[in-house]
Amino acid sequence: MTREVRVRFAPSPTGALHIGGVRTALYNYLFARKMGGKFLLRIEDTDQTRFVPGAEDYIRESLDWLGITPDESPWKPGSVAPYRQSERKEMYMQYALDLVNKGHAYYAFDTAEELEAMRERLTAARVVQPQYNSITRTQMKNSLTLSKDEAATRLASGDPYVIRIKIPLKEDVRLNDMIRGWVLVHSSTLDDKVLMKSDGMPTYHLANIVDDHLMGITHVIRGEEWLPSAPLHVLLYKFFGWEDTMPQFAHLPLLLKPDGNGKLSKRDGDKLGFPVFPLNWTDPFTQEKASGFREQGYLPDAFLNFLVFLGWNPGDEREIFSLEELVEAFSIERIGKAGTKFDIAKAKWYNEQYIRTKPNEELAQFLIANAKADGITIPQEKALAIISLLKDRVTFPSDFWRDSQFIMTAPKDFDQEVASKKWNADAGKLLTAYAAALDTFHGPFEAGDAKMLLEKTAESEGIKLGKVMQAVRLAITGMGAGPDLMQVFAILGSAEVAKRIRYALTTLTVVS
RNA sequence: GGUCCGUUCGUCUAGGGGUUAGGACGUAUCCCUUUCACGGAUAAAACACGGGUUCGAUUCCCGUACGGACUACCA
Repeated sequence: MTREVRVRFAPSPTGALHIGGVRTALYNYLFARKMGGKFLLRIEDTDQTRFVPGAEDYIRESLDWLGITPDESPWKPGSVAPYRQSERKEMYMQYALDLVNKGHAYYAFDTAEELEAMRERLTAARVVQPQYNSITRTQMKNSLTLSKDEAATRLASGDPYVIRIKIPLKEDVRLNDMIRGWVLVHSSTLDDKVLMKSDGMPTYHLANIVDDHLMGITHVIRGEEWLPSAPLHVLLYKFFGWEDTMPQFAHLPLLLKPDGNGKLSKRDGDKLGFPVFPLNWTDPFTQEKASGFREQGYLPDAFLNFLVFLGWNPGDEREIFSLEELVEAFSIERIGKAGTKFDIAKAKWYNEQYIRTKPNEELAQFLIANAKADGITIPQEKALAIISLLKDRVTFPSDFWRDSQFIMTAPKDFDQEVASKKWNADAGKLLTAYAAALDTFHGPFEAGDAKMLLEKTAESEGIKLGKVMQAVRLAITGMGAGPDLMQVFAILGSAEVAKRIRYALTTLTVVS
């Protein structure tokens, strides 16, 4: 019988969710949708010392922003609640004890100092892997080396202890990763990882196996950094007797820094010139700020489209995908193996592509809001005209306001380089006549009207328009480059254009 | 150091025993345009190296190099 596909994204609330995590969530979401299954979110907060206030809200807001909302989560519990490991605390111990009873785990009473001493001793003896394992555990203080009575006494008297897995001495552990194929590891290279910490909380290793089992998880899609501990997890499923329902693993390639090498990390933040977080984040302890893609002006669908291609491709030459299309096209088989360098230029390109396909009405909201923040009200109609004027030229929605400043404010100064090259007596003559013509113009001033009138003026003045167009642009905008001038005229209105011309005529001098 | 994972244009990648090794971003040039962009076109640009296997290897195998992850009572 085939089970319903259930996948989970399991971040720990230790700060802002970084984009690698977002991509993991995205792949989980896509897979769940594609398979008609469920996407759950589980908060892995078993390390109370690393808890960061606000981190959980941040995760939620990030996923909501991108539209990859979990079907089940702490704030939308399903039948396997709770979804925070801290709230599941009570259930882990019985599973750890089950393992102890089966002889697959044991109590260990070693102090931090003793563990440190052990590592130093082994390092001094040039042991290649100084770790708590099947060899070294025989020299430590645990329920395998202590007498039954002493172990019992220690437990009864409340001595601090942890529960460690008892890794078998010689055993091949294998797993069939959906992305990497068979991975074989010998148990002798594994160590006796702590399962239950002395504070009564489980470690990630125990908690994730117990929870995945209890939550009916069928596929574990996570970052490659988990691959080394995957054999441990396989062993745990075996020891629990849950092999039949063990999820399939898929270890995703890492997101790398765009320059040199190494995994893209939270610390890289704005140092590399782009965000590594979906949303802005202020560390509640240090007040350190990090910028997010949302606030930088990336559209959620564009960002998603960019992100999904970091490690996956559809196998054909399509580049633009809506979330629905991604669901349709997605498959784990098409996820690559190699680490992926992060390229912000492509992210910008995606943003441009998406802006161009957005309705003007939607984009106008950005312009209006940005202007309002500067205390300026732009009427809807004018906003729409500006959007269509600039739509093909911007990368971010905030560019609309930035790039329309020359419309909002008449130029005081003129680009000197353009002025010296393009300003001439003919331009002055034409503009003088054009301003006069504009004065007598009545009715709505469309781009076509502006053009026709300008052409007529040029003709009667005997001037070739092509020769002076740059000068005209300079006079009205102060710049030598920009969007369609006649449309700019239409937005400005005939009176404003005439006014700007007259100012330019008194300011710009003819150099012959 | 050890274990594991990886390696096609600068970047994201397609492909896969015989291909002019394809696409996208970026770069350059041209066209369009009364400018700049957009758009269109073109160009430069890659199979890490060495051995096998094979008639033939970028593709399969083994090494080497390089890169990465992991190596906590963190996840």
